[in-house]
Amino acid sequence: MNLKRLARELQLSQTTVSRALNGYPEVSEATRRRVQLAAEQFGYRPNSRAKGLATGRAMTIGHVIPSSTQHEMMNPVFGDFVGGASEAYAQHGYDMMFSRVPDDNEERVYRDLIAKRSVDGVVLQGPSVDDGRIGLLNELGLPFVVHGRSSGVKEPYSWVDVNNKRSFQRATEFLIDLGHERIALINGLEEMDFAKRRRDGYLAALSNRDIPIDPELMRAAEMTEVFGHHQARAMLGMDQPPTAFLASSMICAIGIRRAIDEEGLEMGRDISVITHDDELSYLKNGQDIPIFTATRSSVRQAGQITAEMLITLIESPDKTPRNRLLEAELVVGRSTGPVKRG
Amino acid sequence: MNLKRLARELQLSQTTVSRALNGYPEVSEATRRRVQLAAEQFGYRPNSRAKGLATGRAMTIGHVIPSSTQHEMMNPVFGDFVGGASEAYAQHGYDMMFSRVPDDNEERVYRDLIAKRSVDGVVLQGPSVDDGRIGLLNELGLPFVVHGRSSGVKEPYSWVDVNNKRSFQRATEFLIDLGHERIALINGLEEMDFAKRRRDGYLAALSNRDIPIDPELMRAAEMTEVFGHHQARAMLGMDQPPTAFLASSMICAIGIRRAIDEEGLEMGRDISVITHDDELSYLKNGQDIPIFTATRSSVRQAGQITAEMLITLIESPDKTPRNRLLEAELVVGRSTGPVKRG
DNA sequence: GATATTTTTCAAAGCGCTTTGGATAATTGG
DNA sequence: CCAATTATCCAAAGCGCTTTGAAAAATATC
Repeated sequence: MNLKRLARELQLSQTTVSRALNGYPEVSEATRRRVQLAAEQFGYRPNSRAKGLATGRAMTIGHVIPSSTQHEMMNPVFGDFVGGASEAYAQHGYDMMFSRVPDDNEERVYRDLIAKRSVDGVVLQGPSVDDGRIGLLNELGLPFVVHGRSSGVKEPYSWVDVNNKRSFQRATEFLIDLGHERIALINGLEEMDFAKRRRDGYLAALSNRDIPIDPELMRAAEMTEVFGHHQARAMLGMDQPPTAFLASSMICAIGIRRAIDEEGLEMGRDISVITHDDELSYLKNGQDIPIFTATRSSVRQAGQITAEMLITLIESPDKTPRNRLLEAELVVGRSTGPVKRG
Repeated sequence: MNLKRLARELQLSQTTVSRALNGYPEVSEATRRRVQLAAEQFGYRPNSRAKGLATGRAMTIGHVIPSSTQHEMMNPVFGDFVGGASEAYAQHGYDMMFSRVPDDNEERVYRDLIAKRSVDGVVLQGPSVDDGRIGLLNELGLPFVVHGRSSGVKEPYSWVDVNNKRSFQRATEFLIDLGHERIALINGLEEMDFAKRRRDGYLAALSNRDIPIDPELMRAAEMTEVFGHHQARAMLGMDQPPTAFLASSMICAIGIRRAIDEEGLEMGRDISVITHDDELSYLKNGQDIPIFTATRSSVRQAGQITAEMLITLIESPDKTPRNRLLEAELVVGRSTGPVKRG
């Protein structure tokens, strides 16, 4: 069933039917109702491609997923982020499209996306430090919102981010308050912007409290369980092992915990651990009392906020960049305690 | 830049330019090259909506993500599955679109998807037992492939699935061979088809070996870390606690391990654990020797196979259903050992 | 060299929708 | 009651592409 047939069925012109369905005022309420009823009856839905062609709007938002390296770190949060975003899209009648970008020439993908007019805007995930994509997108004029920020990029752009620096600074200070001085940082890949900011927060706290910085205590890589385990294992074997760990993700923290267990130590008593908790649906941090003391910020909510911001951006006439800084809460669980001198 | 302009620029008709670009034989090699060069130069990409309108093909595949309950269980594997699928799509020039479906009326979403002609086919994820969506999609005539199967559905449909029953039967028998008789099953939601099949495999093994079935040892819910921990904790406190656990996901198994540790027991020595391992990128099961003995099957690969099957289905004239049963390997790690009598 | 055949190109219609610019019918005001 | 408004409705153009059916040019055939 298409417009033409529906119009013929109703003995009306396509114009009128189209207007009736799209809520234009130049059509009487009586006929509008008649049209709506018939549309419902015949199960008529406008062909989205035809509509897009005519209006110039795709009613589709693109998400760009980098391949290889980066997606390894995105995968665990991917589902939740997308879940949050899709909620917002559905509410506003947008579809959601994914493009996988080959690492070799991302630029082409964006240019194609624009030239093919298949999306009205894109969400950029997992920005690195000095991320070149931002400049490119600005230049191309395609509306976009970054989930995260990119240190070093000076031009304005829209973003939604957690205050990574502040939350890791607070977490570190919390550990220092408990007497810890040998604090290890198990971070994500250093080129990732969030990792840089977290390290900055960690370093700021140490400097503020005049605690010497030991590069040996800072490790960074893809945040897998195995990585967390491996690094913790190695550090716990040091001459002067850390008394506390700061982890960039729950997954890592789980690995760290495993290492602690294997050493016959007890988390929270012998060794303290704080992790960042993205509030992933399948990785709830305990039920009543959290297992891990954590800097907490819902990635699902971030997805929703990001999507909403992008829609606003697309639909607003002035495309001035917006941004939103989310504060992570520091929730105290059972994985932290005063330093054990021994 | 669009076709018309490009044609004018080349002093050719739109027809010729279109044909040259789409590889039709009725155009001389000389002009074809000329056209291709110009297209490259002007950065011309055909408008995908216009192309879709004209051809009737969307070059887009839909993935349908159920909201609320089910996605909780899908989230952890979502990223990897999508990553695998997107690889195949990219190779064949397809885009990937997500629709979130409200639980209340999924039917409408599918009807819309078809009526709006926005996708050429869909992937169905997380099928339940007796999943009504399969009948609906068959009826609607939209090509689709199910990731998983649906017990109870008699009509033919295309699917890609892991041999869940067999792999859990083998895992159970493996434990029995080690002398275990009190084997607990920590399963996913019972309405999920994969959970049913895994239970069937578990039960089959027990029956084959004449081991009594204790309903108390079978628990099912969303597969979170907390659930695994909670159930293991409870069971280890039983009069006759299980000596082995069979878990439906690594996430659960991690929770089980935590419970075992908390009881002061050692996994692999005091209590055995086997888990299903989806080979998620961020949850590698150890580096050299796996931590967990596991039934292993890559969900990323499943995504790729599913996508490829759907594309074949869409492009083939006869739409007869295809299917593919993947066997999971049983890899032995450090989490299993002979039963400890005592 | 004229006709038949093949190769190369093109004009125009059509995909299903929106939207502009008018036309027609109903309503109002004097 | 007629002109001026206003409320309804419509025909047709256009979005950017593919594709049909035909024409023009080049080549082959006798």
